[in-house]
Amino acid sequence: MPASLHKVSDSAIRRLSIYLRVLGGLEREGEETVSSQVLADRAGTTAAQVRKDLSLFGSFGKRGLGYLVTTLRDELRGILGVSRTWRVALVGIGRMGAALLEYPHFRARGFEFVAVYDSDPEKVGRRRGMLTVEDAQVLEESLRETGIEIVVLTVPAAAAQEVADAAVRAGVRGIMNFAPVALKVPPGVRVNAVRLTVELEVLSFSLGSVADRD
Amino acid sequence: MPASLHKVSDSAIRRLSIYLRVLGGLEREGEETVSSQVLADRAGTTAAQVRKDLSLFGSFGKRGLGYLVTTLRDELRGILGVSRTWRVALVGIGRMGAALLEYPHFRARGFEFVAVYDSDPEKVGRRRGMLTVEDAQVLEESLRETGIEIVVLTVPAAAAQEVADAAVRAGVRGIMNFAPVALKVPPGVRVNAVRLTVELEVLSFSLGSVADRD
DNA sequence: CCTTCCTTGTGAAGCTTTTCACAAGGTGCC
DNA sequence: GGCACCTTGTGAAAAGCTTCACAAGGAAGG
Repeated sequence: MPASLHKVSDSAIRRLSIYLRVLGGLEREGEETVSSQVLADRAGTTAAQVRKDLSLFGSFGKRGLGYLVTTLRDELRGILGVSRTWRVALVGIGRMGAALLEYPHFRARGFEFVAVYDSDPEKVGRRRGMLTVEDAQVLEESLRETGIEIVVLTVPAAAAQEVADAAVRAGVRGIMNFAPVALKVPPGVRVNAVRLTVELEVLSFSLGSVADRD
Repeated sequence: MPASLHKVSDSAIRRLSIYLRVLGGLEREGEETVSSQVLADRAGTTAAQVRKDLSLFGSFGKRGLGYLVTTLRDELRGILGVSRTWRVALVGIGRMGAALLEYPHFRARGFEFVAVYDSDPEKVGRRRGMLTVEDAQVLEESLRETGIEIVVLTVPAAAAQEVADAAVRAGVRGIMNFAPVALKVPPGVRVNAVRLTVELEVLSFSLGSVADRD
């Protein structure tokens, strides 16, 4: 029962992405097959969970043997939509933006920054790696022209909604938001928030309560 | 039924952290009270969810009126364990590490970097803001001496487990891990992984499947 | 070819989280 | 002081996710 219209949970997709990373490592190590158990260990989950996740999209394994590393990797890339290269824009080139721009794992996994915007006149026009920082004023038009579909937002909280609105008007359908605000976007646009402070506060809570899991 | 031994879900804690952020904004705006509905709108969830989350820890609201912004904020800080300041160490001062070191929201919310480590001789000894980069070789001893409990890991994947082991030996109980590997730690130590590539791949998947939620 | 062993795929059960709906409790105005 | 209105706190229902357990399929070796 390969599914594509079943609603697949977010957490399942997150795990698929992790499996993909693990498979890359296994391939580099020269492994040809892998069992759900080994995959689970490396991904930090359980064998049953791995099998269930994969079964949402098809039957990729061989009973008695496991999964073919390379084949499964290709399948997962197809499922996640990363067989292709995604052209991505960065908005807001502060320290965090600069770090993301150079983050090697993005490009290695098929996400390539092809435009950078900022509203600071000091920064506009400067080169950043291969790119020249463009004025945020032209963001909407420029995004529309280039047909960029994914935007990474590293602007101050106060500017985030405004930028998101412009991006959406320009046809962007996916936003990775680092600003600490909940963005409002129309249906059909997906926002993924990265909340660094939240992550630390979760740690703080866990350390506070005595009982804890690993 | 104020709970403290009930197991509270991770997602509930994440939301509490978001409520805390929203309450900060409301306070700055001069609001004295807030209803679960307004809190929910700003946090990106539902009123019922807000009330349920808060009820896990007590009854903080006034019927007919809502919640007192400042009071609730203080309560949440207590629950999350951020009334105090946490002393945090950063390991691995590449671009991402440098960005986090300067990230203003950490300090504003009670997380203060008090030590930086790297294994690159080029970097050891250099000043970074108020701190001097120490050699990763002395990490274990140094962490033990300073009694640091939280570590942010921005080292290459290959080094992450080793560093985590040393940190755990030194008494660290919370790790925020940016390296793309699943860390193995003993019970009692909590790891929170930030998987930036996963977040982008979730976007990629959502954009690939035609159907999508908000 | 047959036997043994291994691992997948998957219904069903179990558990967790979210949503619903409403009684109960306060507020503020008249 | 009383009344109309508003919002919380919370059992119960619903939805969603994970774990279990095992039949079925295939590999490997004799």
